[in-house]
This record gives sequence, C-alpha cells and structure tokens, in this order.
Amino acid sequence: MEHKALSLSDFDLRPTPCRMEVLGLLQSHDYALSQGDIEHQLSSQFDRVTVYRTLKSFLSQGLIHKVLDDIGGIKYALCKELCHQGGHAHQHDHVHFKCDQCGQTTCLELVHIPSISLPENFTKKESNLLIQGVCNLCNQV
Amino acid sequence: MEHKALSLSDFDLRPTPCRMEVLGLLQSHDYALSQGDIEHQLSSQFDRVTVYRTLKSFLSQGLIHKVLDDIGGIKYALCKELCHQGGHAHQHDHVHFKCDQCGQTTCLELVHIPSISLPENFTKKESNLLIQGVCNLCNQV
DNA sequence: CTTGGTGCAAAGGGTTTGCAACTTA
DNA sequence: TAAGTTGCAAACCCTTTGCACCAAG
Repeated sequence: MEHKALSLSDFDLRPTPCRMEVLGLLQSHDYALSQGDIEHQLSSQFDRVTVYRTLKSFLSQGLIHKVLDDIGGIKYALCKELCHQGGHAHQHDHVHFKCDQCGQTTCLELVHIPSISLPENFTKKESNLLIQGVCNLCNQV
Repeated sequence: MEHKALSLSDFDLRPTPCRMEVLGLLQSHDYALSQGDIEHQLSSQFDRVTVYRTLKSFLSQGLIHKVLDDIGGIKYALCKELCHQGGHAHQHDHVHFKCDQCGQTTCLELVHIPSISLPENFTKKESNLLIQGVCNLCNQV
C-alpha cells in the first residue's frame, strides 16, 4: 500500500486529532473499512457521532468513497489519484471485491467496470460492481 | 409485464392472504420494491413484521431476489424463469438499474454482467452490478 | 392435534440531529 | 470573535426476536 502523504488541509479539512487518526487508519489498510471497524480500531476513544461526521466530511471533500460491502452494507476507502484524474469530478469505476472467508472488501483499482450497453434511452451516470468470492490470500491456504 | 400464474404452493409456501397480496404487488410492478414500499402499498393492513417474514420466506424459497438499490439500500424483485434455468440453483447475473429521477430500480433481465478477469488467485462466486442514471421513461420527457 | 403464520410489544443496531462546550483560525 | 469541531443525549429509522393467539393441514 502506498503511504503518500495525504494532507487534510489539501482537502479543506482542519487537521483535528480525530480526522488524523481516521485518515491514518484508512491509509494503513489496503481494504475498505466500515464505520464500526473504524470506531473500534481508533486508538483514542472518539465519539461514534464524531466518526460519522468525520466520514461524512471526508466523503463530501472527495477524500474517500463509499464501497459496496455485501448487499446492503457500506464500507469506506481512500480515493486514489486515479479518482481525481480526468475532467469529471470523480471516477470510481473500479471493481470492489468482498471475500466471503476473511470478510475483507478490497478495491481492485486496476480492474475497471466494462462499459455496458444499456437498452434504448437509458443513460448511465454511475455504476457499482461488487464481486463476492474468495480473495487471493484466502485462496493460498 | 408478464403476469404468468405464479403459484405460492409451487414454492412450498402456504397461500395466506398476506403472501398473496405481496406476491400480487411484486407481480404488478416491473420494478423492484423495498420493504417499505410493500408495506405501504398493501391494500389490507398487515403488520410490518409479517411483511418482513413474508419477504424472508420468499427469499429462502427462491421466489424473489434482493436487488441493490442505492449503495446501502435493498429492494426485492420476483425471480423470472431465467433465474431457475441452468444447473446451479439460481442465477442473478443481470444488471440492476436505478433511476436518479423517478427513483425506480429495475432489473435489466437481458443485460448480463460481463465476465470480469480478476487478478491472480481471486475466485468469484457472485456479482452485483448496479448502474445509476436516468431510465428510459424519464429520458423521454 | 400439530405445524406454521400472524400480531403485538419489545429489543437491537445503525445513523442522524440538537444543543452546549470547546477549540482554533 | 466567529466559525468549525466535538461530546452527549436523544431521536429515528429499519430489522429482528419472543411470545401468545389463530388458522390450516
């Protein structure tokens, strides 16, 4: 995992203790974390609400993106430079993979969602592809 | 929408009033419904819990399948014959489309999820593709 | 009679909101 | 000082569970 120095102030976010810790957590994992994961893994105890608000502000500033976990579930992952490339605001056309065994949800940054030809008159704005199965690590056992 | 006579007893489900109404609702819509949609659209008032249990039994009998709504959201739609084809239990490799304008989530039965080549040692069991945008009806305006 | 379905109440989990206190630019 | 951030409490979903009652095979 690349640990390039992401700075909160670059995203118009005050570098508060909670934000720095949450950012650190997200940077130190190469898979997506749920709100609960984050809340429990923080070394300092921050209020649950603060974590929610932290994630919300990260989202609105484009620092992280939502990741489909299972059907119905949500996790969060850092946006890579790829997300910020291109003219349009944000690109998240990569595939998300959830491992049924270890439960980890990873962004397959290099696997892109193929373009789908939709029926007549349907226009696409965004797409999310979640693949469930067994990940590389669990398959090695 | 095809109204072919789906029989609850074919799915080992007793044809109770609640189940018949819920099935009727699902049959009369060509888009997926959430638990709340169903609860509110039932002509007779059934307990919320009963609707939940009805959906759960429909799911376990393979009469309906879960549909990704937004990220984090769940709706339900009838399984078509396509689902029951093939050797394996169930196939839901079609694309789901959520319209940002009318809010309807439809099963694009004919649009299949393309096979994705995963990185080394990843094995796929299931996949879900949700496309958000504007549907054919809303685009005609 | 025995199984399964329903309703009601309650509990549980996740998320949001209001407000007062605090921090910091 | 003014704006942004936090903690606490409470409110809101949405969903599940326990239990007693009812209905149907």
